[in-house]
Amino acid sequence: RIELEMEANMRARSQLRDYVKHTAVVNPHARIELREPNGEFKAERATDRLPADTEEIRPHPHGVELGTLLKMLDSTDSYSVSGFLQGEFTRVGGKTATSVIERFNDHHYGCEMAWQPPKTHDDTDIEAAVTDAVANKGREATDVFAAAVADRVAERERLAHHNIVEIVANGADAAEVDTGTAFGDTVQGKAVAAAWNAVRTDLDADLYALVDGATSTRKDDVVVESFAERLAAKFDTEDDETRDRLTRDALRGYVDRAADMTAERDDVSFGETARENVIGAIWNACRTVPDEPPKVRTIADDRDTASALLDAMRETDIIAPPTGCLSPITADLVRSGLEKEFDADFYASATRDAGVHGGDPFIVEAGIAYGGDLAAEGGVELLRFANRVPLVYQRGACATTDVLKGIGWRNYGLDQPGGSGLPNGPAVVMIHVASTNVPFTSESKDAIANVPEIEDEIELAVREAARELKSYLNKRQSMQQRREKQDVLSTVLPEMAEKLADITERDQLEIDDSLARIMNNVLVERHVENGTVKLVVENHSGTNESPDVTEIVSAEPSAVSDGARVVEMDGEWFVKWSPEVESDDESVLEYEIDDDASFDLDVTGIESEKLTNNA
DNA sequence: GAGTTGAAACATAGGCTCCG
DNA sequence: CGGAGCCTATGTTTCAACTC
Repeated sequence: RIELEMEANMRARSQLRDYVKHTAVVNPHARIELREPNGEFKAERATDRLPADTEEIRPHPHGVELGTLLKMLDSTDSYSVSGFLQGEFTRVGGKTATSVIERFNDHHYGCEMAWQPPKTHDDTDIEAAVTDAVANKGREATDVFAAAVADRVAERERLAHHNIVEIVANGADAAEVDTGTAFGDTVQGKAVAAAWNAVRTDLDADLYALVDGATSTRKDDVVVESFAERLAAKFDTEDDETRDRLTRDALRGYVDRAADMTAERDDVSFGETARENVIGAIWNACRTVPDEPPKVRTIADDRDTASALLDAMRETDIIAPPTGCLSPITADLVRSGLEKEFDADFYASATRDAGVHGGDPFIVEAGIAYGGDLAAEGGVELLRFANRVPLVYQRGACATTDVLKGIGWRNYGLDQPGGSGLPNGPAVVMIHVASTNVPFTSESKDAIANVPEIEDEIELAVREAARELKSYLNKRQSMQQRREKQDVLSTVLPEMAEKLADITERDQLEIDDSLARIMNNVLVERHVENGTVKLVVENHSGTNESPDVTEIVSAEPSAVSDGARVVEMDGEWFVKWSPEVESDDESVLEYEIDDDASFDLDVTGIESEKLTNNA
């Protein structure tokens, strides 16, 4: 029990009442009472069950911001980035952590450009280059080593610097096993440099192939060639230390420069799309460096590195966060919440499955109440909620309003002037967005921001509820028509029957029977004979019907026909059948009883418009 | 759009390596 | 040198593909 005392200028009293009332709608488990100086408002519980407990979850990598990340980096116990990611975030395991770190390396260290090794028949020979670089290791051992390196290089499609380092180390191991000669760090370093230079001999051709594949065929061959040369020049001017390692931004710089020069010298435009395509192609050829990421402590002290890590987390695909952390009202309770606060003829509700926006899971629920005491004039009333709290102000700026305006309500049987905008009619539409982080348009938390994922879910939820409304409205309309037809027939038929009896000079016909047949109704008739009561259920409709027929009699019935249940209450006997009657068929229900007993028939399970009760 | 199904990845628990 | 975090095995959840 929570009690609050408030003091206020009560000019906006009706809004306060609305607020409390709306709160009651989305909190059907709570009993809410508002006492004002004059008058009070009460909302009783609709359920005894508390909302399901929520589970606490760690943040999702897509949902954090730089400030939060820095704080987390500062306070974590882990020292490796991998451990930090796996320990502090939800939905991050070994695999995801690895791919985040790879992305991070791309940002932080840059990628290493991988070149196509020269083909064996080309002039440059890896084996010869490596052999030259090695000294004092003996003829045989050097040959084995160089051959091993050359073989492994030939196997690869493209090679980055770290690939060569790896290959040379493997070759050295193999050569040591075969010949017993050790190839130490110094020798390996020289061999790597030699092999690297050999691989990098023909950058022009390599880049030409990439650029040509990435640009449209409309580009002149000569232009592409000169562009590739200029790009290769950028790679060539670097000193050996960089190992063609570059970030995407640096690559963009290269491409921009080469493109600008091409545009200037050759007078050929090299547009944004072409540049992006070239960057994409070259970036694809690049290899992520295998370097260890920095320790968590160093990242925590360095805003730029942390930002790179954040970018990497954003770029990596990570599966959606668990949804156990949300507490939806559930469709049933949305309905009962509406039922207790609004007096309407019809209620519909829908709860969507959880969705995700930017790392925060969310659930959208919608409810519609229609008819009854709701005001028929003017637009529908829209109730907006975020995490069970009503949103009062800035209705027009809210995503929910936008979505509602975008729906063609005429499809769902509501009046919508002009075919768009808020619909008119005696209806209340309720939308609830539950999320770990509801995106509001502003600090004041008045309106939900236009996040596409959330808007989509809102629309689907509202449409789901509106479909129910539509089928209800359609049914109501057809029942209305049926009633009118029946009214007309029941005035015309007796007169016709009378006239007919006059002309044919026969007894007057049973018009109820005919009426039922004309209206395709289900007809229930009673025949009493010598203490035997027969209830005849005739189905004139086109579908199978299964009405519940309950006969209330004042004496104990006997010889009750099959399928009946007899219950005695306060001296009255309730005999209930649930017969299945096929189309154009009839079913006879029988029992025996004293002659002087009275009986009363009640038929349910069929709309009253489709039933002719002639008992 | 809903439902189903198989697969892959994450979560969790318990021993071992490595940082400070 | 000590203790805490990292690494490996089993169960569960989510995702993607597919069909209606």
